Amino acid sequence: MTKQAKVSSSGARGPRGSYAKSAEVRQKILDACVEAFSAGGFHGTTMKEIAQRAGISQTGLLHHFSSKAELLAEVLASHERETAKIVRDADDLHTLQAQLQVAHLNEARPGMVQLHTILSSEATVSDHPAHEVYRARYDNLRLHLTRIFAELRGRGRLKVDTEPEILANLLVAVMDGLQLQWLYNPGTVDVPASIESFIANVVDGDA
Amino acid sequence: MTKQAKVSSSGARGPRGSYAKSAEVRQKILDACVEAFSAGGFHGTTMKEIAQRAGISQTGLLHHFSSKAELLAEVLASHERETAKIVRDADDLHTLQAQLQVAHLNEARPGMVQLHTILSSEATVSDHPAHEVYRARYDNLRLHLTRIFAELRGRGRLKVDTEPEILANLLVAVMDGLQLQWLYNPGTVDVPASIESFIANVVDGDA
DNA sequence: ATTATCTATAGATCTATAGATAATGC
DNA sequence: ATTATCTATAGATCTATAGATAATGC
Repeated sequence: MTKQAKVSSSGARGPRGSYAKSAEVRQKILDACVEAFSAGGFHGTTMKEIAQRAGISQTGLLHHFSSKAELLAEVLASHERETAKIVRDADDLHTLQAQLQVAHLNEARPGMVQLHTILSSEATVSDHPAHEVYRARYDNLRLHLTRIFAELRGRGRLKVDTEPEILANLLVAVMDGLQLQWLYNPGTVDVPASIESFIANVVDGDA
Repeated sequence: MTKQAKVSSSGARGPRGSYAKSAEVRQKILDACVEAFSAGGFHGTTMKEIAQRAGISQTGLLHHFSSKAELLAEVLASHERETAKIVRDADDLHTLQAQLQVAHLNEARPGMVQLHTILSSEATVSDHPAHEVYRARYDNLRLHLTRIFAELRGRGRLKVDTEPEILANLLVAVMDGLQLQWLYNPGTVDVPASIESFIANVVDGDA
């Protein structure tokens, strides 16, 4: 309808789009955000600090992303895609084993673990920019795991007589809580092994 | 030895100490800190905001406490004393039951739960002013619970064949993780009941 | 010509100090 | 006389805008 539709033609006014190197710079910025948000959360991080880590000026940063909240949203979306990929790549495994697989791979990305741990707590406050993202994520995960445990119970594979919903809440709690302990004391907490113990005490066989 | 020792005598130079109402104002400030740190953590809270909640000016606040870090330390010490009192009052109960008791009483103080949840994550970063406090607290709690589980195992009271240390880590993780979920969705997570389920699946009888 | 990047800087906010005024209590 | 509290404000820092210069690519 409007001239904006003619972007790809020879219209003199239409925007041209980003240059080739732009995607690279944007990625460097997002990597810098993971480092910065991991150390200071959302509130404790400044645009200047992100810019310095990314090796550009603070105003150069603002050219690519218009606000701190936008940066946070991009980082969380990226984290989500990564984890979804891990789970997808493990789709021949049972879902409980896939969670374990995520825990194993998390040992190789402590930055992401720290980011998730700090932001998921910060975002419990309802006006935090990541609040809705995390609330939806938790609701989905708990619902998903509840179905898994209900199915296992139907097949008589549960060792315990606990409601599937409570088991789901406990498993999510175990995963979050162990990561927190691991950040304080990496040497004395084995996250995947502990999660495996929890699952082994609840589910019969390797489910 | 010096003139400072003569505080209570008629020395003209010695400091007099705080006025009567000062303790009251200080308490009001600490209450304001719990509200503020609960909502924004340490980094997301300003001295001005604390002052406003306490009903005094920002410089009035600085008269009583000289820095934000000092305020945080006072709040954490106060929290520690409160929880220690709860555990002490429940000392006729077994320690695992005392933990459950704390979880029950926490339902009546969501502000303290939120404070603990946000600060314990923020403080995973080693230069955070509360880092050492939380690390020591976790080390003590895990060590304490490990001993309890080891003792129960010695008496043949454990239903599962999991190392006491891992059980301790799992219980701490369950307590922290459930509180996080509860903050996102108070209606659908029953923290004490879920902790009780976890304990019931691990320990024989009511221990 | 557009995008990318920088320097300079405005305007807001934060921490902390200086110094005045009021309240307390010896 | 000391403590408590306030207003005013300095100095630092944060976000965001303006505008200049350089790089890209039609």
